[in-house]
Amino acid sequence: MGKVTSLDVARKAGVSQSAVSRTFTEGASVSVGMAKKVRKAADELDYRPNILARSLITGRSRIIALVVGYLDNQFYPDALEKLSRALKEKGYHILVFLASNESEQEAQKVVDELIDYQVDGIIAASVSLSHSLAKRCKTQNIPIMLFNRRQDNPSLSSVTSNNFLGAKKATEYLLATGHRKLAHISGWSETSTGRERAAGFACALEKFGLEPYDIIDGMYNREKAIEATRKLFSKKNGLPDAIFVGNDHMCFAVMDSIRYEMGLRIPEDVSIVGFDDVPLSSWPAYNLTTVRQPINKMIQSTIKGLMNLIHNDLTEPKQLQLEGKLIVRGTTTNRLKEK
Amino acid sequence: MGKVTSLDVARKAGVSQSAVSRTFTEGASVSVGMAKKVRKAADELDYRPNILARSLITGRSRIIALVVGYLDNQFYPDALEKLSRALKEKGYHILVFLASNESEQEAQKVVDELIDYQVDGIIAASVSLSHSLAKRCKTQNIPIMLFNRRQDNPSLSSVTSNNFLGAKKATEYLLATGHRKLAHISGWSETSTGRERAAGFACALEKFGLEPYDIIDGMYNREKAIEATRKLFSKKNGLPDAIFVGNDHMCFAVMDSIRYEMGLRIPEDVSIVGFDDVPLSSWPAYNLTTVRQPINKMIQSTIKGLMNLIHNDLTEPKQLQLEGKLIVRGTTTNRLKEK
DNA sequence: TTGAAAGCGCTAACAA
DNA sequence: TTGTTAGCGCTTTCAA
Repeated sequence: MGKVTSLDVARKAGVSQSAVSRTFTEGASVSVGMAKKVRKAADELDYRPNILARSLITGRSRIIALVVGYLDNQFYPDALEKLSRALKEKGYHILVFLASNESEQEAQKVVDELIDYQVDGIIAASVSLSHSLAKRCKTQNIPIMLFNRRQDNPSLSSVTSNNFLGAKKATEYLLATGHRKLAHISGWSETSTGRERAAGFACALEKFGLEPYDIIDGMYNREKAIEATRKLFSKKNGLPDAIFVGNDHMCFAVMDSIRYEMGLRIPEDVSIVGFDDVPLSSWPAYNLTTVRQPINKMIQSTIKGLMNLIHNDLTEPKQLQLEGKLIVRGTTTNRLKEK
Repeated sequence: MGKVTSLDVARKAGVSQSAVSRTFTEGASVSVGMAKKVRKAADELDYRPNILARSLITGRSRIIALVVGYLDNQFYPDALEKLSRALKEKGYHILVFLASNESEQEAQKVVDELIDYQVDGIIAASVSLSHSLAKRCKTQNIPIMLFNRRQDNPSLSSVTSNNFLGAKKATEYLLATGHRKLAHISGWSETSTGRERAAGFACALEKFGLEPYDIIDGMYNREKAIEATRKLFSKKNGLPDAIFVGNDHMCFAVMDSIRYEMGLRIPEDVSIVGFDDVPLSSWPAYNLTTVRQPINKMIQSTIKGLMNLIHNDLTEPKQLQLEGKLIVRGTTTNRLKEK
């Protein structure tokens, strides 16, 4: 059978091809009778307008590129699902671009592909965009929203939570509950989130007049986080009484290592605080105290921002930072009460 | 600046527009000199061929639709990531369609959208396709591969693991290690996987001459699985000594409930076996004995099958079933040795 | 409100 | 090998 075109419908309905087009075009002028006739014929042929052909004229593909580094951290599939639902409401769909590889050359290829597909916009989650890449997208007139990452480039819009403040809050909580030997297994130092959370940790400690017990880069990676934990606990001069970890995904690894390799108890021997509050964090097996990223608001703002960029290019870039909230669960304890 | 077209490049290079087209078309005949000239001009303008315009002629969009119900079960983001990488190799990208809603009407809408985007093929993961929907896709000439689901419809190709055999193996293992009161929290009975795994469980038990302790539908849902667990352990006449659970995702819920609500130990009080072997299952916190789905082979076969369907429509449908393997970890024990 | 006609950016005959 | 030309299926002027 193959494709049914508007011309087929037109012939069947005995009207012009443009009449068919109009009935399927939002806000075009067609009489009720015409619309009825056309829709009837269209239904009988199971006709649907070809978005690709439409895109050629309108210049809009109704495709949004989601560039994402990895999906093993539950935060991202969760975001993907929510973004997809929200975009669907607006008549857009997500084309997935995996960009785990960190070489500039690989990144260039991803941008090539983005341009090829004539995407209407880009949501870059958990990936850094070099200046040159950002400029290419600008030249091609493809708006970009950074999701859960910020960039020095002031022309890039982004939505994040306030990572500095969130980390500071978490650290202050640990201090207020009597922890004094605080270690930080940080997010990847090449990312804004990694750096900002580390800075928040350092700031809280400094204000308190305390030195960090240790800071190790866990690179947002499970294996690296386990290595970091081992390193932390191999020190001879006592153990940390609390670890602030750069995200929940690493936290699970750290907790597994502490419990099943070190044989220590959480929070009795060491308290743990994470960042993100992914669904898994609330499961009893981990029951993690963590800084909740306001993911729904982040999604909402990302989409609102992107739609603005798509529909009126005049919008000036904004770096939105939403407030996160500390969710206290079972991996922390009040050491002041202990004795 | 906006879009750069092949005509712009042609003018800049002082050649015809078709010459530009040819240099960017696989297997077209262009001289080395021409190609060089064109590429130079193209690079200077940062030109990329418009896939959408190309699609209009070739009839191929290089877009594959992934229809997926949910992403909270780690099996699916994992599959999505792997599918995306494998398809990228072949020059395809994944457009995401979320189809959690189970009403026929919603499903029709999803198919509408699929057709709109002129996708070259569909991978339906974790979703059922009614006959009428499958027929619509057939009419539109869009090939479908079912991933991790089978359907009665013999015209639909699918790739699954052998769920019946996998479940049977798991159950036989429990029997061989001295368990006698076996319960099953099953996958959703409206799905092929749910039914086949339940059948494998029942078959092994019957061959052994044993009645199931209980069978409850957990619907592949965390909350439902927890409810099922509560129900199971509220019975007055003793407790099960083993539970075979329809997938790992539910397993985590069941284990959480057993440990933190019932206060029982795994495997000392009750053994647990899951299905899938998602990454999380090997983490020490769960360390789950489970039937591993050969996901890499499943991905490979799915893509191979889909490419076949796309490139030669003559391919007859195949229901591929790959062998799964029981991975014994820490949630099972040998009760024969216990005393 | 409707139809005729032009053209979106590209590929693929067809000639040269 | 190259250029010319005719569409792919649609939207959007422009007249009627």
